[in-house]
Amino acid sequence: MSAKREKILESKARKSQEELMGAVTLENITSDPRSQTVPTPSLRRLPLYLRLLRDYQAQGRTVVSCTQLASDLRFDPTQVRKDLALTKVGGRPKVGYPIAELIAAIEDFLGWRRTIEAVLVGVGSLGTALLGYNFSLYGLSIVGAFDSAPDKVGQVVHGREIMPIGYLTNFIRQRGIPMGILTVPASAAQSVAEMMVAGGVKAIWNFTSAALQLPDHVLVERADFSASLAVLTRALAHGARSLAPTIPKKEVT
Amino acid sequence: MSAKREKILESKARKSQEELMGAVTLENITSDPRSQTVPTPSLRRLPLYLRLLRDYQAQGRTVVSCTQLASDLRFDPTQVRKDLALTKVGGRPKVGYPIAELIAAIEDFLGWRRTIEAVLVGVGSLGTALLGYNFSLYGLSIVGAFDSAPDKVGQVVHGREIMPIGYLTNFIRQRGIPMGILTVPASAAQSVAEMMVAGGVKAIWNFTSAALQLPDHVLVERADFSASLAVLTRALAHGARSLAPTIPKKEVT
DNA sequence: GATAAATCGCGAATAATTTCTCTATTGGAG
DNA sequence: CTCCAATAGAGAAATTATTCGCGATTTATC
Repeated sequence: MSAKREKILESKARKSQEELMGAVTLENITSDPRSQTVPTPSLRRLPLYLRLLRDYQAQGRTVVSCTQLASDLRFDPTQVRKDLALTKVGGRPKVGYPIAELIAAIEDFLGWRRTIEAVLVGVGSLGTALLGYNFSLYGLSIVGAFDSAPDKVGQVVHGREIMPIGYLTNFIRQRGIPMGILTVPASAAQSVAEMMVAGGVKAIWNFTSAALQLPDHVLVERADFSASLAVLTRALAHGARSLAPTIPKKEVT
Repeated sequence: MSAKREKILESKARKSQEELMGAVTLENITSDPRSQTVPTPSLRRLPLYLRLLRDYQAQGRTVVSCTQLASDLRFDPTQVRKDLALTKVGGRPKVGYPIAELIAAIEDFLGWRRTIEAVLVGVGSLGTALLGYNFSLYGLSIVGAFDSAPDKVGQVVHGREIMPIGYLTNFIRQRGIPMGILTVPASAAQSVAEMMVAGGVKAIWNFTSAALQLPDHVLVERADFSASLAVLTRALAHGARSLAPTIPKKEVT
């Protein structure tokens, strides 16, 4: 009897998290209410295809089969077909997909053909590296760099003068910047993120290990290394033996 | 009639890819033949819990409920429970999980309590940033840095002298280094990766956008930004409107 | 032209992951 | 000491993602 209430309570808790305050991390969410729901795993694979297609194009090829793509990426050909179907570009049997069209369609699909402006906060080693990165192929342009350290402010890093963090919110607001890149120490992440949100960013690319608590309408994408590293170290530490070729699941004795 | 043969052919193609040459990217593979199969998504979430648990511990707390963790991370409480169950650390009803124990168990599970040695190749801006990063909490130690540019060789970056790339394979072999970190330009990625494999690395942490073609026993984990960025830019470019608050998945009537 | 080989595309089946439901503990309040 | 609220845990159900099976289409070859 009281049992029933319990579940309801926990269910409620879940619901309200989701609906009232949950920052949409998309790590978490796999379906989304966008025009057509795009499987997140597919979305994350698209840049791989794009990269490969550019290679093929550089080699002078004009068409490619999904079999070829799959073999180069070690994916299942069907999966490649499904992913590419998202772009609405059709392939021709016995020939494949038109490379130039596919490239354009994927870029379009990902929003990489129009430039999104972003600010970066935290010009440490990683922030510096990102400032040096050319994101133009990814439709991204870092138009402002900020740091809280007085001795960094005023320095020019990769062509951008570092501004004091006090200017951040106004800078974002005045220029309507939709995206913030967080490369500060984890301890500062939450407060800097809040400044970004106060300025009106719609999305935050979070390179810190901190879990941000932000309003629902702000999209947060985690990009810190730990998730990726976890997969590697777990395998090396516990599964090293099974990385050897073709050892069956259970060692039979 | 001939139809039947066709499918068989494509099936065969898939099979042989997988069995004969596929580098295990773990992006791709979701179940794996290790001792117990660990869901990759869970594995990737564990560092998040770990990070949060350390925060709680720093605040002097000794136990935490999965409800609390879930609320901080905007996850489903059940999911947190399932993930934590991987560690075999049990929680007490009405109390929660013992923080110190959980931290130790997760670190153990991820292999972060023993140090894995790695070499890094490509001391550009990203490579430099990684060299400056302290990975000791992640059970990783970068013990050698390499670059092909003669003017970089001999320089000391974050306490490590850059070695010429010609030394790479022997360095790895002599010291039994199990892991290579790839931060070279994409065009050099394949050949450097092959040198790493020749030296005997078991795993490669690939920060380039290149799709590596390596033997089956080498674990390759992609860490380039494009996947993460794709999720963000797609949402900003196409889904901005749906980032508006509180649109429930299904409206209940 | 007819035939064969390669490949796309769709719908179904399978597998993996997440979420839900229910039960059993536990600690605290009356 | 009994009841209540919070929570873990285990199994079922739902959802999501991947893989398979088949028919249709296209190009090249004979």
